[in-house]
Amino acid sequence: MVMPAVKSRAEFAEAKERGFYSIGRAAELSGLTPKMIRHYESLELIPKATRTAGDYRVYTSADIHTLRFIQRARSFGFSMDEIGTLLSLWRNQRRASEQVKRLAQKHIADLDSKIAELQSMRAALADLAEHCHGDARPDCPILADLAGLPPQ
Amino acid sequence: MVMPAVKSRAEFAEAKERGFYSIGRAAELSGLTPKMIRHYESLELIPKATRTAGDYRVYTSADIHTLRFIQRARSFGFSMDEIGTLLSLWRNQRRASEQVKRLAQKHIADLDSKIAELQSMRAALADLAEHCHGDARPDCPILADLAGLPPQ
DNA sequence: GCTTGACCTTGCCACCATGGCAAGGTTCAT
DNA sequence: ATGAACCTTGCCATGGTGGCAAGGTCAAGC
Repeated sequence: MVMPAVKSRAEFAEAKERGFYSIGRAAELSGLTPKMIRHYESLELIPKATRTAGDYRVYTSADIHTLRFIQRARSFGFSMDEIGTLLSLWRNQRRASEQVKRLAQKHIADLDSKIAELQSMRAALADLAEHCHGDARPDCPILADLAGLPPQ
Repeated sequence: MVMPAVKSRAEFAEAKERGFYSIGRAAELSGLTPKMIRHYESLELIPKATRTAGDYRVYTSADIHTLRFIQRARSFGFSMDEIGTLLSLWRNQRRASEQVKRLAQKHIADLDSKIAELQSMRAALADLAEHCHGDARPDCPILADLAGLPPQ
């Protein structure tokens, strides 16, 4: 859905009245930054924005909607790649919810393994820290462990 | 402790006998890769390695020990910066264990907030996925949520 | 002593998602 | 017409790692 290029000099004021937005405004409305929006465009996550005669990007409320979708997907920790897939599923009326669910479950599994990894680091370190005097003396089970000495 | 530069042609064989190691061997023994070891040297985490006449890096068993320390600290998720501090504490006989403990506890807190963040992503996504049919139909609460529609 | 293959050297680019800065152009209200 | 606020592109940086390329060195076998 390519917008007709806006040509008049008062294009932006006019555009605003009609519900068009600058990249800064689109950023505010979507919870992203202008930088991210340009980046997503370069990744072809979103179509190239229409431009004013002065080469400013122009966004519609439909675009804002897409940007919010991306912002929300990022907040779930999906990668750009996964978000690309999610966007195409979203746009595809004939998608099977199974595909979405599978992608989500794969991501949940990824999150789970990251969580488990961090938790095991946390547990091991907390265990060492618990036995550290934490005073003026130099002996420290944390350093001892890092140095490869047997515990105790 | 600068090693005298080894000059003879049979330097490496000789070095090996005396307990000196090439970067590849040091990598194997420490659980790192040659690339990482060079990187750590460039970060000044470890002192510049002695070189053979042919410019090969040479490591002693003390160096291997340090490299293992780094490898282990990485496995706890410490950043390079933090590892720099840990190394200097390790080397400092007059350190206070309090400093080590404080660093560890700060890192535990960092891990905790990352864990919490991932868990909240996980919980929200799992909640949506649970209500997704996951069949051939297109309706999907996951996409609906990303699209900003009210739940249900 | 020469060849060979394994290893080493440096240097650059890529990842991932983002931020920062610079130099310049546009918009729009005053 | 001026000026503030915004936009443009482009490059570099982050952090920690991997990959590749072009070249040099090592050690062993002949």
